[in-house]
Amino acid sequence: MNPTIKDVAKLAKTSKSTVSRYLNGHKVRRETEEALKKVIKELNYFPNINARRLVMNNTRVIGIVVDDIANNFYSGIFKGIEDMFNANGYQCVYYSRTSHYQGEFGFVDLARERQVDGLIIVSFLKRSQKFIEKIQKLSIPVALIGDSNQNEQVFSIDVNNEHGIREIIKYLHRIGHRKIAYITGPEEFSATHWREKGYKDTIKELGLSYDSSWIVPSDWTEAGGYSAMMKLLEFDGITAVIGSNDEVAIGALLSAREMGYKVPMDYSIVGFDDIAVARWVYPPLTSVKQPLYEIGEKVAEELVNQLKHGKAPTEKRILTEPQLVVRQSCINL
Amino acid sequence: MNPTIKDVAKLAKTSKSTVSRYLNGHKVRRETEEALKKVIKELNYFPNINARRLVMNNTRVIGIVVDDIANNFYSGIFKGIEDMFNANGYQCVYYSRTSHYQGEFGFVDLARERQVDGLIIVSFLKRSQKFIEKIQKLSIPVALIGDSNQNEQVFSIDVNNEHGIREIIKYLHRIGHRKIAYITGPEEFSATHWREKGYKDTIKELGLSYDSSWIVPSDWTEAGGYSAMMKLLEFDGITAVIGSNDEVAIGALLSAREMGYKVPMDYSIVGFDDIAVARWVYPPLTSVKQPLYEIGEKVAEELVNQLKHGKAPTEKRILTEPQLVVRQSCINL
DNA sequence: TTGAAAGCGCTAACAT
DNA sequence: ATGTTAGCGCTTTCAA
Repeated sequence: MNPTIKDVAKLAKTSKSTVSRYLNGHKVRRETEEALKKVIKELNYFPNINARRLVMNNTRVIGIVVDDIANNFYSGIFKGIEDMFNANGYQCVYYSRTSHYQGEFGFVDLARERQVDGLIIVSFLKRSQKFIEKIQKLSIPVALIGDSNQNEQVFSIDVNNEHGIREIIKYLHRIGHRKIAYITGPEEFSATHWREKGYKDTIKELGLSYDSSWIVPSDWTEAGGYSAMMKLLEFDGITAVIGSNDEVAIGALLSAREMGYKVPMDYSIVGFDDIAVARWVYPPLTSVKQPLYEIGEKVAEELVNQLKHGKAPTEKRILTEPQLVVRQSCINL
Repeated sequence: MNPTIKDVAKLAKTSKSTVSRYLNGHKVRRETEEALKKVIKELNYFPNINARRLVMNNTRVIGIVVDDIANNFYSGIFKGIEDMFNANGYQCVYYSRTSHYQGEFGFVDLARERQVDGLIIVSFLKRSQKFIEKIQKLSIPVALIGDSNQNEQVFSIDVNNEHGIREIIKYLHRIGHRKIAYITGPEEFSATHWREKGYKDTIKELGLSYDSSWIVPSDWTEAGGYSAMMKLLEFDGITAVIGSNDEVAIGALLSAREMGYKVPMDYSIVGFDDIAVARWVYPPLTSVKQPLYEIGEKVAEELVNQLKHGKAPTEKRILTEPQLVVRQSCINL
């Protein structure tokens, strides 16, 4: 059996309370402090965190629930979150939703079982009304990264997808493109909707036009981009293609090349997200970068405010601005 | 305040013990069961997991400590781990070592504070003797993925890096290559040592030779591969280059192309790890695939055996066999 | 099958 | 500054 606070007290000839106070940084007499230090070392004592959590009724843990724990894309977000929470005395632990135990609404258990003091749920999937309702019923602070189901009751943050596409189109327009096709993504991702909206709206705003057959679906994989581009290759006059994510744009790049076209001479191609690979393909892909660190930081700051100061969020929905990264996959017409 | 087991007992006109038993799947009288069910629903009762953990002196949680939570490479490993643990009633939580709180030896706290029942520590860095000693002192089962510091006291699993490179060289040799250069990796990764050993040994075994200037260092980034290849381009006669990881091989690809060489016509290039991008570059990169799911599954199985049956591991060090994936980046001479 | 009671290891109010 | 005491919410003997 592990040594307890009682053992420490006895050996140091003092009481449990004093030990507890010492452990929590309160002042104790010089001599007791030294005795305590010695005994703790000897015994190799460590506080039982479960007992502490029971009494304190909190955990100092923030749960971060992710669709797939190893989705590289989240990396920057996590960094922002951790920096902020660690600076405020919280530990971050990650839960993967791919996990059987967690299930779709596993976060409910995490909250109700008091495994965590706060929750960040990150997903790029569309969220259902039922999901939002479950969130609202929880008694701990929760923040969403991604879709909010247009709901202003729950705190959420996302990148301004519409704006990202707008920047791309304005850029393409500026360098002379007039016939711009679009490879869209899967229905189940909320970004698909907003990015496509950005495409349609901006095309209109600039007085350009598109044929509905120029919007080709894809599954956001490289293979999907490949076959989408195959379809676009059949149409006349298109000079630029926007992939609604980088993988799809890379797939488009690959199929254009395979069919004997040159990028960017025959087709200008742009991606979205600016994943690392965007720089490695040939030609290096122009894309749009999300402020990931900032997203993580903001979401964490918000939660810290709620946790520490009971402060309600000033805004319920935050959209961050992505940034165009110009490389060599587009040509000046 | 949240409802407790006592509240449930009172409302259901029974005792705490009975509620507890019911909650843990024991038999109770038909009528009490129904009353309990009803009250629990009404009260929206949920057990306090911290109280339970205090009493039971366990958590049913496995901690997975990762250098960087968002390193895409781990993905397959995690899947294997989670499948196995969930099937055995354990929850997996992930801790990122990038985190300030965790620090280099943060896992020690996780174990001693009883935050977890078992620990999997995954890292591709070389591990120090001190690290291994700390592990051995822990009172919970621990498994390592990656380096074991040649230690047979702690359970560990890794890919057979030496064998992976051997497969590559045998393949290159088979298709006619005789002068094979090697871009090595950073000192701090244990795989660097084994992969380089695989290179040197196999070259010798096949009766080939290499000039020591054909082993060029890199930092395992695409940029590092780029400049390493620049150096190799200066030597005569080299027909094939092995990158000790895929990023470096891709960088080599890029600089060869930029300098006007054709891959694979002028240079055959091979990578290691078979990351997703390997398929996307041009030409698609021949590489070596690690059995990630299998690694995760094995490590989890091992821990489950220890946790549930107190069974000690039969082997202390397991090496899994990677597999050559031939694409189009090498030419038959 | 059930209930009473003890106890897990800790914190905190209170009195000293 | 320190010790006494009473819980936190649960599980688990033990006796009925």
